[in-house]
Amino acid sequence: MHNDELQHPHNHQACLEQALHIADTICVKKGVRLTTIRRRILELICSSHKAIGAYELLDLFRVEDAKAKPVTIYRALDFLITAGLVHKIESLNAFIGCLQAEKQHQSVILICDQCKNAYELNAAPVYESLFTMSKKIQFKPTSLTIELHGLCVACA
Amino acid sequence: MHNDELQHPHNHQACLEQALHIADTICVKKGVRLTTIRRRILELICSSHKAIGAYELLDLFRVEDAKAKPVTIYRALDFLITAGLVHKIESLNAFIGCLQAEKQHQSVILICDQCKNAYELNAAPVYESLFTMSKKIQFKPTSLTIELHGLCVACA
DNA sequence: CTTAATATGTAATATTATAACATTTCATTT
DNA sequence: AAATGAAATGTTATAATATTACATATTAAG
Repeated sequence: MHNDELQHPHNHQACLEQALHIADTICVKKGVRLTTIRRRILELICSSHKAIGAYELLDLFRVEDAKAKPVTIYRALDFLITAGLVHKIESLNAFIGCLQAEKQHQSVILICDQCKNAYELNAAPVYESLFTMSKKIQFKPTSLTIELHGLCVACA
Repeated sequence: MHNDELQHPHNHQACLEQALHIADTICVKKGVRLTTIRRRILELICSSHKAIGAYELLDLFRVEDAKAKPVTIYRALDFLITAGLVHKIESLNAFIGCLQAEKQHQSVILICDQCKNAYELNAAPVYESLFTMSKKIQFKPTSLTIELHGLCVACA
């Protein structure tokens, strides 16, 4: 699936399964443990392409584990983000699943402010350009956040 | 002053005064009121180039108004951001003064994770590129956040 | 099967931000 | 100058987001 198809109807079940499968593979390769909790939280995040907040996630998770606490979610998010399986959207304090975790990627996140769907678009040239600019002034870049808000084609 | 001089020593008093002067001008032009509180909070923000949090700001403001409340700060920040005089750094939940509020600008914010100094660099071509990309997939962009973390020349 | 590291449980609390409503200040019209 | 309406501020409370600290449990490796 190409990323720019996400805003259109697609077989989401397949999409979700693929994300989980890739996650399994990545965690094996990295030698880290995608435990039941972590995998389930990833599944909840990837159950749609909408950015989801930690406490929304907690509410969902509590359906199956009524006494779950915020820290359960945040710990799982920490793990998933570190593993590159989830991204935080800073401008929303919310999270999305990464659909291209298997390959290194430099992306912009497009966020529809209407439907909250968010997806990544490759922006390697933009990264390149910004890194070059910053090096010119001797700024040593480590991480880059690019978030574009607007309206997706379905909501415009 | 050019923006890329900010990471170097400069006459900060002049820098601060200029920011306040520009703020006065802009608010007159826009027909909005830069009240005592708002101007003072802008002054506190611009007193350095370090990103500052709302509650840090509150602590500073309380030196002169012991019973100030969070909402005082957030209301002022709201006003200042709307007027284009202050930017929020989403990845830090912190704020910086804008030094080019008088002209329309499309910038990336460079954030030194060591000293917390943050400043804007023109990134119009990057905006252009991202807008073009997004239009290709019929995404209607409204606002763009670009934040580059790293180490400034002084801290590297 | 022990042990050491990793993960999870549990409670408390820190940090960031907003809502709701009362009062005051300010600019404008009279 | 007084009346008025809009904008700003005061005040209280609370919502939303995130982390710390320490106890217990699980797991992989020797």
